[in-house]
Amino acid sequence: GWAGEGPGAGGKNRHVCHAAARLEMGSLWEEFNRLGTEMIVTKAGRWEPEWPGELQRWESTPFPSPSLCRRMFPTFQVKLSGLDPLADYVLLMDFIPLDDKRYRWGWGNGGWGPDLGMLSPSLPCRYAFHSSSWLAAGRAEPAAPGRVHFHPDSPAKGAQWMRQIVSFDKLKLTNNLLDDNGHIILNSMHRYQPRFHVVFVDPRRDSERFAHQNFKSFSFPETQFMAVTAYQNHRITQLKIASNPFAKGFRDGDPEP
Amino acid sequence: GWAGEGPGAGGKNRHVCHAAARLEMGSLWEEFNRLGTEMIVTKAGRWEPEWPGELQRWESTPFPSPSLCRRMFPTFQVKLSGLDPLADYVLLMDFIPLDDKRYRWGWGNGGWGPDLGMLSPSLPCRYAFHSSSWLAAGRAEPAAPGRVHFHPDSPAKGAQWMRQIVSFDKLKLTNNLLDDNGHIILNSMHRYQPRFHVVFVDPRRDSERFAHQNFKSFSFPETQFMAVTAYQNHRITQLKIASNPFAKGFRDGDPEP
DNA sequence: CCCTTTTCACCTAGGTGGTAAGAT
DNA sequence: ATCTTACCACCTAGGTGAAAAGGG
Repeated sequence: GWAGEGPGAGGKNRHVCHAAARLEMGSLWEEFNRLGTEMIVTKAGRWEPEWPGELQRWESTPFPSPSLCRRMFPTFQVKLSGLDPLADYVLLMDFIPLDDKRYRWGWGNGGWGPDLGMLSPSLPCRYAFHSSSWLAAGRAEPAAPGRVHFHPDSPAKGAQWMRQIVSFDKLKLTNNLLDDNGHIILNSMHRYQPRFHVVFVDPRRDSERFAHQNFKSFSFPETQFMAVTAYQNHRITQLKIASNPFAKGFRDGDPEP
Repeated sequence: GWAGEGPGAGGKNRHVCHAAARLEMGSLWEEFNRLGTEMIVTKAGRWEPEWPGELQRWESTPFPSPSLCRRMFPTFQVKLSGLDPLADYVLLMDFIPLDDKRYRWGWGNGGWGPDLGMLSPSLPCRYAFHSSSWLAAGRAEPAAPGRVHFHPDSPAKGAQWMRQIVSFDKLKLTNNLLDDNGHIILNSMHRYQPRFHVVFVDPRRDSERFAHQNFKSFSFPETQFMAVTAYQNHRITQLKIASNPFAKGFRDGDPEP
């Protein structure tokens, strides 16, 4: 029972080494990524009063809707394969800063534009966002506490995870450093790369010793995004409205699916 | 590790023998029970065609809303105590027939009335249900396949289960013998007793041998009910409307909480 | 007649970006 | 000027009993 460690010392456990993940809705992610994906972050978790008077005001307010924080759109969804159908796995996500910069949206030189390349001066200036772009504006804020989001079905058998698409639609983003609802904390105007992790639940007694062998991680570059408190690039706004069912109320009479 | 089996042979495992469950919303359950609780059962799961033409009709219909089957109201909720905080447990419910009879709602002698006792002839006959009552009407139909409903958070640690009230609000009832959505199948016009089970997830290799020691069951008599396809007792209907938030649209201007 | 099924208006619950006001 | 917050109308999604229609 203790044999079969994997290909070699430092290698991955055989329960995760063949795991593969395919990003769902890849063409939609790429469409957003070409424009420079933005994700809304809001505060609106339980609120920490800074002085007693604020506490009283808070207590008299109707109880906060259980977190007004926002989901990601597009939703991060993967199709898994290569797991051991009979073994237990935990699935989770985290978000890593893409660089150590803070950004601002505005007018200037040397920024990179909505297509994530240098802003092309040959583009027509019909839209405001054609003359604006993301510009580096100093060093990043101190990193927020590095939280993870466990898929709520965790733990589950490999067969269960592989049966259908795994969706992280319950994941919510916040810019509230004091959030106590377990949401992912990000700094606005900073860039992030979502990461996806498959963790084998090792039944062995001293499984901690093998922790580094028991997981496999996946990063899809097309899912990187800028955290914002309000959309900056109007083309991102329009694509969200066109593709997110919950924003149907803002669509014009365009009869496209 | 193999010691501490419990009080003796045939006894319960120490991980469940002290488990206790308190029914939540007990006064509401009792109010319904005094009138004779009724729970709606509907078909509306995936539908099995009996001949090919029906199949075609089905396929051309928009995909069935993921089960129009109905919840229970009141919702079955318990507060747990006496579990091992660090051990894993599975929580589940099933429904057992209260007798071997089929019932009908109507006018006759020898039935038991809305208060679950004999129908009192001294009650005023202002309402239809004052002259109607539940009457035994032959032997029960063959029992439906005995399904169980696992609480969707199962398995989880004892600490997690005891942290807050455990709610079975996702549980749905159907009278469709061919249901393949995993809902609880009941016969209409039959009486049932909900049962609640706490199952210790035994990590031992041959845990099957101890299966009978590793669970503890709870039955609350005030939660028994008659399965119906439409409400019969108008007082039950009015109490549902008054107490179920989703039925608020049918309330008159009564300003009571 | 009694029971079941279907459809409907009316709710709860919560996910959208717009908008205007507020903060720095 | 730029970024953030609070509130809003408008959606999706789904849980109610009423009422009418269907079936034995």
